Amino acid sequence: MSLQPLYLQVKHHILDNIGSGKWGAATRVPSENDIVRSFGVSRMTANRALRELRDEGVLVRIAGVGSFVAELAEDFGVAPRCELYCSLIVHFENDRPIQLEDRYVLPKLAPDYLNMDFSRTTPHDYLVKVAPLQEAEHLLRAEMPDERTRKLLAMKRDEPCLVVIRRTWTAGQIASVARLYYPGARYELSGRFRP
Amino acid sequence: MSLQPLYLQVKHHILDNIGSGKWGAATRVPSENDIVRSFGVSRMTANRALRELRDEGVLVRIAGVGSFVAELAEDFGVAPRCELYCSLIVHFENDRPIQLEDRYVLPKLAPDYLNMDFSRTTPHDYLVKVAPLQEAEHLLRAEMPDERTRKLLAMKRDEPCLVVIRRTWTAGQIASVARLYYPGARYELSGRFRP
DNA sequence: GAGTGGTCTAGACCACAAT
DNA sequence: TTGTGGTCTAGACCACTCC
Repeated sequence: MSLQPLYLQVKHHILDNIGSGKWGAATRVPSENDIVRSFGVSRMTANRALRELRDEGVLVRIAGVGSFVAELAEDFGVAPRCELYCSLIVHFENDRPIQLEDRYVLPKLAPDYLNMDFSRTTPHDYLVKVAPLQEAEHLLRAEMPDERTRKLLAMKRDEPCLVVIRRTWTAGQIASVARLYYPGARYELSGRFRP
Repeated sequence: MSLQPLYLQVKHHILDNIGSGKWGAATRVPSENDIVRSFGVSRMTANRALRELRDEGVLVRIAGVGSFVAELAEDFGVAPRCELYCSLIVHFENDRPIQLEDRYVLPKLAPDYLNMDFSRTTPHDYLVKVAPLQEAEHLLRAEMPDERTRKLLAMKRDEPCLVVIRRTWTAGQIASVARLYYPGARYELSGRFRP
């Protein structure tokens, strides 16, 4: 007999296909009605499975279109089909690139973002000014940079990046997502005691 | 008419009561049947509202008992009614307290935890040994310490703490949650460039 | 018009807690 | 025995997209 609830069986079936690589990013997954037919469950059960996977950032669902394996959504957690402003800035210190800032901003909260001169004001300073910061989350990772990032930061091959993913919330919603890439060999984040 | 879906109206009603302080931690919230009666919705709709609040860590629900405003669950994200091992350790450096480690561990993954001598091995070292680390999440906060923490760390009044909340995953589930308190004036986490 | 997801209902059965 | 949450069904209506 079925040990697990039906909606979990459906979820696991989809997660298995994603985990094995069979369904890559942006792959279309079966619709609710497909699942009703293939699993013999009710549509509410199929809906719950797909809805929870969407809430967990695994799927992006578009009414009238279908459900798809998430890509952007996975890291950024923003709404599907949401229009975003984007900036890509390399910060220098004495002619050496020290940071690549890849930033996405919710237009509603910073409508002038695309007209700003970011050689004078940093995106961060501008955002703090126009959007009252409610919450910020920081995530640290070590990653191998892609080619573009590697070149922009003048890094050697096989050199890892320190990545800070910074998400800020304003008025209960994500206002901006920034990925800050630091050359691993030129930057470190450390804990230190003051004597 | 109603601009928002019914399940969202129910969620907001509960969140408003929690946000206003009217329903504090551990307060019992209306049952599904209560909501069916008071809102005039179906039980599935009431269930969805309460279930999503549970999934978001706002409520703890116990079958046969009721739904309650979460307390522990909020920060720690562990299962309700789950038995945990707990350790509270003050780390010293030259007779000065430099860290308070408040750690919760899933018994299943570290059954010998309570018998360990943590003056010889740190909990972290022990856990890494017995539970293969799958994922770790770090969260940084500045907090005013409570009285206990303040005294254990020999801090002045009005001195803030740097708090690291560290959660580790093993085999897909949370293995341990640690809150590491550092005296704000004696510790800093800093970004630094290597020239 | 056909298919999609989003929501909702009015029932149902179950395991479980409290009494 | 009663009430709780956990799950599930077979319908339904809606807004939306694509053709």
